[in-house]
Amino acid sequence: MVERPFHHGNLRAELLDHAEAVLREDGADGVSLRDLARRAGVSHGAPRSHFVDRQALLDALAVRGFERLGERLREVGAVDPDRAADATFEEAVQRVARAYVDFAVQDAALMELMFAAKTDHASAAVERAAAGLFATFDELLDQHRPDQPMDPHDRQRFGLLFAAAVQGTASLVGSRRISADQGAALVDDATGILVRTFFPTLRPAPAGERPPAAPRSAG
Amino acid sequence: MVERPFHHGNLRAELLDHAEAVLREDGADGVSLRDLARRAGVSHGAPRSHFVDRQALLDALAVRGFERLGERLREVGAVDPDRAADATFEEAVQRVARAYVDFAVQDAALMELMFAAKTDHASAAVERAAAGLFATFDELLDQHRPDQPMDPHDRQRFGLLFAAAVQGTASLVGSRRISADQGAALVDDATGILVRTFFPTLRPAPAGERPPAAPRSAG
DNA sequence: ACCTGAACACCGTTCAAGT
DNA sequence: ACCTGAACACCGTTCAAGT
Repeated sequence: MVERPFHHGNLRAELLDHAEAVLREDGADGVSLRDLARRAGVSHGAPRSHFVDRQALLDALAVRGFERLGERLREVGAVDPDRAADATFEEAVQRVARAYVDFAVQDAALMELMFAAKTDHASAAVERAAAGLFATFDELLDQHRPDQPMDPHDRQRFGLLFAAAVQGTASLVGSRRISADQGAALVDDATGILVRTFFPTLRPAPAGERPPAAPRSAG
Repeated sequence: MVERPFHHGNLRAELLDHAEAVLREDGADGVSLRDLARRAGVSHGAPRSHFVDRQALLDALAVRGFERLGERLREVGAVDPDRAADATFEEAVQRVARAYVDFAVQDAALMELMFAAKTDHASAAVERAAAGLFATFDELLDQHRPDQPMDPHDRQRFGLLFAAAVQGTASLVGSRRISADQGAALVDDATGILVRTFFPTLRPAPAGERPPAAPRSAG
């Protein structure tokens, strides 16, 4: 009844919420366990009950990031049953790619955490979450092309190429090497090329939206 | 005559050298001004004479990284006068892309520093160095296709798509999301698709090396 | 199981002072 | 111009102790 313990099981989540806010504001360097404890109104040793060390908290943030990004991509990439598969496929790929880059723009520091360079030990939880994200790429592919299942090898290639394109754009935008607008255009361009390379029969050249020339001389 | 000052003008460089070693070993988090001062045998306040704060030192490392990567790419991407331009072009692009990814594998923490998410202020020196790296992409394009100058718009597109592909692969490999071997195969695949998309007349389909089929012997 | 609070070693940064 | 060394505020981490 009384609010004595102040935190009855939700301290972990509250710490993560505060951490996410600080991360967005000041970057990963600004995330301090003592500061988070202060914000939550607990002693500086309290976080230790939920995170063995600072890295464990950052890893938990990364896991959350992978999960949230995956959810968003699944929302955005859902099949539209009212439209022809062909017409909707490239659009869906492009929407997913755009959502990926948008995420990186809005949460650049979180994205950096999710793809941080691993010098030594890797967190198993983070690796699992990351693998889950990449698995959704494959799911989306299968969802949209049930009539035309891809060769497993090509499916993996497409997935990796897609991942490299969106992650590369995300990295360039997140580090401010290019603008958000440039990133959106870039990722559109990349997905267009990918789709046309792997599905040359789709969209028989609407004239005006093609690269310099057809990747395959369609005649 | 005596070696009293111990450091006569080279302390800055020595600090950076130590920092680079620590960076490789323990990541950016392990880089501490006080530790670097200790390694150089100076007082903990001495680095302040060369770097206004810790971030300034990290920025200087990033600048060095961009310069070193640019040099390497220029070495690797140099034109081979003994060969036909067509035959050597895709190979050169692929060599440059590979060198980029190799750099990211060997210096993952440095790469992370070079493409760190900017929450607030950006260092002008880092931006200049980064711009220099992207300029070398364009230089390499011009070097290899003097006979067939690209449309400026397509040149910029190619440069951005190339940058996204190599940086994306670098990020995936540096964060251990994929292996170094997968990264090499991926970047080969991506550059192959890019070259064939922008230069469809090059390499008129040697049958068996096209996208939907084998990517390239990954090793 | 969860949290407190003291203790320890280590930081970045500032600054008056030396050379 | 470059470096020293004290001072300050802030960390992460450990740990005995409380509930």
